[in-house]
Amino acid sequence: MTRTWRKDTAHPEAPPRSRTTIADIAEAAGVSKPTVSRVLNQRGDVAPATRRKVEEVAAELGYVPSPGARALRTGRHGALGLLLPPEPWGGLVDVVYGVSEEAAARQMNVMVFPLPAEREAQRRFATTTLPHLPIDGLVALMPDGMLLHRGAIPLSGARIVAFDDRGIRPGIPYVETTNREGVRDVVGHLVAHGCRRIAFTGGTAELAFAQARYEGYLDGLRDAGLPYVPDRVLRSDDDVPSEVEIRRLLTAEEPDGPPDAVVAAWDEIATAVGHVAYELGLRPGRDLALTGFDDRPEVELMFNGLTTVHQPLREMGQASVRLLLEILDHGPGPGNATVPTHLVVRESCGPHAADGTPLPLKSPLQNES
Amino acid sequence: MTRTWRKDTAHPEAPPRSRTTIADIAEAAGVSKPTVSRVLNQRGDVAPATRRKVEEVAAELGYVPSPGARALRTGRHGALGLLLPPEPWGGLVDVVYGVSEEAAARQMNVMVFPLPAEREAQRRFATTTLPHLPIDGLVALMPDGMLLHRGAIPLSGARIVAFDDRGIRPGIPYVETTNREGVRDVVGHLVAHGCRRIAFTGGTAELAFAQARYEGYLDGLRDAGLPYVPDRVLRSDDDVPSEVEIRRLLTAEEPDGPPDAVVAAWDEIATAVGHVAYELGLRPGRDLALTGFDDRPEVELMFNGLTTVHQPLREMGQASVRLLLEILDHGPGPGNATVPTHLVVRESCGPHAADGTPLPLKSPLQNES
DNA sequence: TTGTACGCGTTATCAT
DNA sequence: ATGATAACGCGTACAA
Repeated sequence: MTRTWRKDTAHPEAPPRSRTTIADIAEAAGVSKPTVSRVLNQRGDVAPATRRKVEEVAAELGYVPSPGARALRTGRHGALGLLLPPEPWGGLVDVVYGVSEEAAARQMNVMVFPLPAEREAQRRFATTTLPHLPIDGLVALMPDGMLLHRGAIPLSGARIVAFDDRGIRPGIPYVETTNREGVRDVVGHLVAHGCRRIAFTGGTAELAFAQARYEGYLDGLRDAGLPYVPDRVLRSDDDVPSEVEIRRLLTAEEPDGPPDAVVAAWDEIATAVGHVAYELGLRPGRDLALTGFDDRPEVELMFNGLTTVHQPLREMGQASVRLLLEILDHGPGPGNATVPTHLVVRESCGPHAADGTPLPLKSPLQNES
Repeated sequence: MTRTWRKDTAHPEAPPRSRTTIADIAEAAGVSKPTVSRVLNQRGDVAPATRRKVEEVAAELGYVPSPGARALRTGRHGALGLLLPPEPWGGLVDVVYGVSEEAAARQMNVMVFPLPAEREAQRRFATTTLPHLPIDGLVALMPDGMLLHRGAIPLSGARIVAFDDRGIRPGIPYVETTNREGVRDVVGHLVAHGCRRIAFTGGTAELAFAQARYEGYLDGLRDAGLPYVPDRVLRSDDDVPSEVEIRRLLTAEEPDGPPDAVVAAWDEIATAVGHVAYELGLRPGRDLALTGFDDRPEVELMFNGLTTVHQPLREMGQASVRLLLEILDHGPGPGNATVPTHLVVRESCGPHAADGTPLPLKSPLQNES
């Protein structure tokens, strides 16, 4: 009877129940604290009978371990951080779910941190807040402009993995996807549909992923031996090009007629293009092939389905956690992980035969040359 | 020199840097540990000179507090949990950001937990996982079917706030929005546009929020003295009604012609309706008024802008945190919070005069009776 | 296989 | 205003 009666620190009206500790279990089971600890941590060197007895008593007393005490003792918090970009975006949910699920499967919790929008606040977060966080590692979705090196988390010992980064930040392991190859594939599919005047729109070289997708477009043209036509490329600083710009792209006659296909760098842009196409009397999938990138569920409803490239955000989230834990457990290695995109063929790229073979579109505006 | 040299528990190649503690600071500053603690915790009863000295030394030594030790001692983790529904949904990002921001402003961290899809796993989560979590409270977005009472988190002492719940779970404080009033308002706006044959679609009575929106539709009809016409209501079990169902709704002639407006219970449904409308040659905002609910940014691009009801998910997230902390600090009160929706007028409900006055649509299919 | 003894870093209590 | 001391709950040497 070494334990004194502790008063409840919660609100007065709450019953004065004090926490069950391993000491309580030890006393009730007639063993010592370390033995209880060994049982609870699934360690082998315990007699089966003792084990059963302890587990029984623990369940009976409703024992709940104290995360704080464990963290203090072990130095690990059993938690990961997830750094989110300042601007919310629907796809982030998938990242959050992927990271959380993989973490949960490995008995880890996930803390989320939306980054402030202002640069100074970002710096403060990285230098002041980050090191104090009760996390063992960090999965970071950073704006391309933000630099963060390992040393930025000096004393917490936290390790870091960058999400969707292509080696922009030297020394930081990252998880990426096949932005470039994904667009290359989609161009190939359009070519199989008989498209020859394939346009591209979206993003600028500032955005690393947009640049990669643009290069995939160039790859695709090259694969098919198609010429590069500047008027068929619309790259804009805005998230989504203006209606006027899109209209100009869709009606650019040089050199051999208007585009018979438009590859958008992400689904929202494809949505906008589809809208303008409707205005022009062009129905995506019938008169014009149209593709997106990301495979956002929100746009699935349009055009009887938008053909797009699935970006595996959820799987990338999972991969980030695996990579991070690998680093935490075995130290930093050559690291990095690539999760492949895949083509999702729906209706907006044109008709298909019963066996899935792409068929040509029947564009009323098409000038066969 | 009471401190012994502690070896680094990290990887061998890491430099053997040991953590700076308040004991180190105390020694270097020539004061005692409690004094350092007082300074670091901004408590008043410290001499200015001492304070400056301690702060100086702490900065110099790069002191970082140990969250585990603090949690052990205080019994508070400085973290909140955010329970997410099994199915990801774009709007959840706003909730996550709202909760995180408000929490960060109050020096709290946020842990996210997507709920498993299977009922048994949900039960296990509530009974087994939840009590062990290093959190002080929980904001819960639960499927309507899931029950969770205060006692479900017995030993962690965590308190709980339900998100977007309308008192379904007795005893649990909640944050809600004005689903019903929001739709009532939008119907009123359509009436101002001259619409008289207003249809409604989306959801069933199973979904509490969908039911509330349906009732708002009925309120709106009643306000305007318009009759309830069963053929103008399409409520479906699916997330989004089928194209066939929507087509039937849009072409229902009884008793006085097809609908001149469609109120969708959420934006995705409005998107689908808009798509079918286009197929029928009806352009939203010109030939047919169309409204949504939620104000998802993804659909903003369509129809030159979808008139909709903004659901303040971010603000609701913030309110949840405020309510939860209120409960943590001062005990449970009469609680609950309501964050109002507001109407977002764009183009899909019809034209407006320069001063914003709603103008009537010119529907070619309209039979004035 | 099990028990003894101690320390992790912090804050609360009390005394000065 | 400050210091000595103890305690939070757990894990881990080391001894038995």
